[in-house]
Amino acid sequence: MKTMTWSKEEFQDAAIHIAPKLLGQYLIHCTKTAEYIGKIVETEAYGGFYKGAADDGSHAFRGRTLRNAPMFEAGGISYVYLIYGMYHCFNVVTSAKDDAQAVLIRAVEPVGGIEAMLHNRRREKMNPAVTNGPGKLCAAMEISRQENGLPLWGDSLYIAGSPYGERFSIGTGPRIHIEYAEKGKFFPWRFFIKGNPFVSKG
DNA sequence: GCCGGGATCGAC
DNA sequence: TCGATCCCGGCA
Repeated sequence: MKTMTWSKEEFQDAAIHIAPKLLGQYLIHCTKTAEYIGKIVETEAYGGFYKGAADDGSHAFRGRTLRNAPMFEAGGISYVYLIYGMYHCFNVVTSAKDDAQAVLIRAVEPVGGIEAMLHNRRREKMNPAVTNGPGKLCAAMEISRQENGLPLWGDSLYIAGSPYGERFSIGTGPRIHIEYAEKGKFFPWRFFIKGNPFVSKG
C-alpha cells in the first residue's frame, strides 16, 4: 500500500491547523546516503494571531529578513535555519504567500534509515535521544541549510500520510524556549502525541 | 564595523 | 547549570 504524500494545496492553511495534523505523518528525506523516514510526534505553530495578539515568538514578527524569507512564501516549502551556531531547525511553511506562518518539527520517531541516523548522531543503539529534539532530528536526518526553501511536494523531501488508521491522543501546551516572547510564550501552540517516548523533554 | 542574542544540546 | 559556536539583524 502506497502512502499519500501531501500536495502543495494541503499546506495552504494556518500553521495552527496544520501543526496537529502533521502528528503521526511521516517526514521523508531521500539522500545519497539513505532514505530517512521519521514519524512526526511533536510540532509547534508559529506566526499568525492568538486571541487578537500577534505571535511575537515568530521569526517573522518583525517583518521579512534574509533569514526568514521562506516563511513569507506560499505554504509547502521548507524553512531551515541555524541556531546557536551549531544546530539546525526544520520548519514546514504554511498558509498563503506573504502570510508568514510555519510549523516547527520538534521531534520524530525513527521509522526508516535508522542505521544512518545512528551513524549521524554517533550512537550505537536506538534511544529517544537520537531524534527527540529539533536539532537532533535535523542531524539524524541530514537536514541542514542546504534543504532551506525546498518544495515539500517533490520527491526528495516530503510529508506522507500513514497508511494505517493510527489512533493517538494529542497533548497541547505552550511552546518551548521562547521566554522572550511576552505574548507568544503563553500561546498553547505546541502539539505532541501523548505517551510517545520520542517527544522532547522541553 | 561592532555587538548581542538565539524556536538547542550535551557535558559537568 | 553552563558553555559551545556562528550567523543574523539592528544600530552606529
